[in-house]
Amino acid sequence: MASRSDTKTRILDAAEKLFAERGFSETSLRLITSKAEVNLASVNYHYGSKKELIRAVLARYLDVFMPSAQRAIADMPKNGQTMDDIFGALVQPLLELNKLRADGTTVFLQLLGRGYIESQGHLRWFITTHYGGHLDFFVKAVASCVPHVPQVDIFWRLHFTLGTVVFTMASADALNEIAAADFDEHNDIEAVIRKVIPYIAAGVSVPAPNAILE
Amino acid sequence: MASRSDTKTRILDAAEKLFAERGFSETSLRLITSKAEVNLASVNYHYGSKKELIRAVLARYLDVFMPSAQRAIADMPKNGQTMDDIFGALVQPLLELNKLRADGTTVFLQLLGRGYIESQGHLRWFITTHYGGHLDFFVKAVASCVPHVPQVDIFWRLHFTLGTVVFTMASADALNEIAAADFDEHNDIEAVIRKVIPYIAAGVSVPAPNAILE
DNA sequence: GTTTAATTTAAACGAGTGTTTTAATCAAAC
DNA sequence: GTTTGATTAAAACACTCGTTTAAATTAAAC
Repeated sequence: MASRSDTKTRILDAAEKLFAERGFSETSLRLITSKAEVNLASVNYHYGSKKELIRAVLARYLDVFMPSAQRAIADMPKNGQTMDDIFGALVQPLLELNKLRADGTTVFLQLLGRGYIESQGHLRWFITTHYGGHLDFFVKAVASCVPHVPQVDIFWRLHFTLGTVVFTMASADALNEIAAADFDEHNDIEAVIRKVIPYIAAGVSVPAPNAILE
Repeated sequence: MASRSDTKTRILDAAEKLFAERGFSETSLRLITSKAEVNLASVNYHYGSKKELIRAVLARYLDVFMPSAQRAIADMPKNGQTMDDIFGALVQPLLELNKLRADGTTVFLQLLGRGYIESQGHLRWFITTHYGGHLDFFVKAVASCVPHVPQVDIFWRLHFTLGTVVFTMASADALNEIAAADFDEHNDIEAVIRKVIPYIAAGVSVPAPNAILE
């Protein structure tokens, strides 16, 4: 099999890079196959369709990240954890994606952002049905950390948080350029992650107005 | 001029709705003109190109919202304002967009989100150059409210906030359905806005880790 | 009422898309 | 060495896209 390095993974490697920086619909199969130096038809041969290629690209990261993230949460000490600690526990699993592939962390978060914003709902469905167990585990950890916040508010705030992360990562490159130009602050992906944690931790754990005068 | 109601605004009305719910690149001129019941070529006749149509759609909202929002901030009492107050001052200008057009608030926020995420940078440039004055005014109001947060962190956190709002509004319908089914909580757009304010206010004003040990 | 300009229309253009087809090529099994 | 099945290759297919053209129509000016 396989002439040089596997055609199938050459496609995945080229696709994830282009998807992350240009979005899914803005990236043509011809651009992917030319970057990967493979034939155009090989995408449909190996993956069936562009939509399934997109899922394969995301799954390759989620299959690594989701169990790793759940383990990190589960291994936390059971008492006295703050929201900063919970979100902070996700940093290591995220950064370890860099060992998987170059710029793995950035690519993964950008892909996640693109996935949630583009592709009206069908990727959201893919993620929640394939990784729902891991997500539930995370939500329970958050809920037990902020018992003063009603369940329904936790629901809303975690979606606020998803929006924060996803939007930031999708435009991380542009924002980093501005930060470098206007504030002479040169951030890598880890610096941005560490900046966002206090923000989302404070938002999730702030007392809910309705809960106070219950 | 104008056979029935102005063709130019018929295009704008149809375009903003479709752009908001499907994104810019996913919305074809043929879909817009068929919904608007005008001829395909009239878009290029009246607006020159699709790109300029997108800008016109956004400008129609921004020209109303930006001055209105600035006035709301300027009219605030000068002392003792919290971050909740500042963001709260934007609620009225946002909701008044509903008088402009049906679902104006939601459409505007969704368009803003699409604009920042899609169209790599050229719409971000359009907004900052045309409405930079209003944005600066708002940033200064925020900065003077949280003097303990460094400027660069305010920059980042306001973009986090943009992501929170924009992402939430883009999926507000789906989230409201889930909230109604899982928690029996039936929200309209204003209720969601009032839920998000404590979240983003807490995130923006939380002490920055670096600033503490400066 | 004729002229003039603005607008609308239908049709085509040229480029780009994902996908399919058919033949060529390759590696291994017998 | 031949056969077999998997992979690669080049080409075409059937669209869709934004844009342009040129004629038809409409509205306003004189």
